[in-house]
Amino acid sequence: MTKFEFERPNTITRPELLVDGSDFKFRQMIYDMDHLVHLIQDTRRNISQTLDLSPPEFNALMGIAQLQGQQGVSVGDLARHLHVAGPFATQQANLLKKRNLVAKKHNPSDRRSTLLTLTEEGEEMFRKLAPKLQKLNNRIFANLDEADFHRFCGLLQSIASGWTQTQLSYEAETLE
Amino acid sequence: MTKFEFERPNTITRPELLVDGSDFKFRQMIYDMDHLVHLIQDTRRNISQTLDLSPPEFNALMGIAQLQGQQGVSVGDLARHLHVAGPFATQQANLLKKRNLVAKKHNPSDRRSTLLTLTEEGEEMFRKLAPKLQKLNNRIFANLDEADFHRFCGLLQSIASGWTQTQLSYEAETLE
DNA sequence: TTGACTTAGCTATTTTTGATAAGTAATTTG
DNA sequence: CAAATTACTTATCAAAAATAGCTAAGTCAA
Repeated sequence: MTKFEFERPNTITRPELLVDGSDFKFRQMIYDMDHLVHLIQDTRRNISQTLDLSPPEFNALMGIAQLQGQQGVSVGDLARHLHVAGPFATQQANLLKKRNLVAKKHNPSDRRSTLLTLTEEGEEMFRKLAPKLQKLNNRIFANLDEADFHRFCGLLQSIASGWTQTQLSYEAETLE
Repeated sequence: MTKFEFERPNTITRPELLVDGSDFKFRQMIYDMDHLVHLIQDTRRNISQTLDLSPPEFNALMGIAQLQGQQGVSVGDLARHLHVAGPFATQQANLLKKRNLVAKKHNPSDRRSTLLTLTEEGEEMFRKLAPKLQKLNNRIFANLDEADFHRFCGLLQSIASGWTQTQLSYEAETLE
């Protein structure tokens, strides 16, 4: 009475994504995406540390720098950009305000909303950080040429859009 | 005395990755990678819920299914695969053991190490899950043809390898 | 214009994820 | 054999982020 090895079923069946009928390369891709996530997080943690910020504070700072235009960015928009819940964005913004890196002001055209902008000090921090960021990013993406870059951007968006459609149809099914 | 808008410095300077001298598309790429991470996490949370598992439990289950061969996978190898600390892998494995989805046995050739395998019940769960997983993955990656798939895998690895080299040189610099 | 509803954000609390510290047992090496 | 290393575990702790419930402000229809 021998016990046979578990034959793990494939996790995808589209023939385009199978190699010799196996999902091995597909699993490796999922694993590599996971790996990349951790590289991103480690890198952000390193940079955050040099600025004496927590990773979520750093993320918020970058988000505000990216999204503030002339007027600033609302807490809700920042939260959506960072993919976090509203109150968490509030909290991080308050921490950055305590550090004088970010200012809050009321939106004159809607007094419910608060607009976030970098202070002079916050801008200065960003400017001082920029050269290090450039050096780091130049190295990290040194293997990517122009064609790779545009291909990768396109593929990312293609996957994301496939995913979003799936989420929608998946949710629809649970209502059946 | 007018205050001018903050001119955010670019975060990368390699000309191959700039479009009209701006890092806009590069920032979008970083954002899209982030977005994808959250799609992965949301999807895993959804699947986990249908199995009445927490996301880390589900990750561990998938990892064990992937890595157990004839003998099983050690706790340490699982931890490295999942990019988590050893004790956390221990904990998740124990939770799965309590649920009778995973069995532990001593490694006959090294009694310090514990080998994890799916139980019959764990295998059965995987087999029942597989068709749903296939359907989901087929949909998510529906936009990817064979060439896209292989390109994407290659680009992922290319970026990861650039990243790893950078981490190494970065760490080396802090010792200067 | 007032009452019902919605939206934005905040405070307080809780959950979840994951790491660290410290220890035991087994193994390898000088 | 003693010292160092490895694999894992238990117990503890910290960080990240979500939820619940609240207030203030805005919108809109009767």
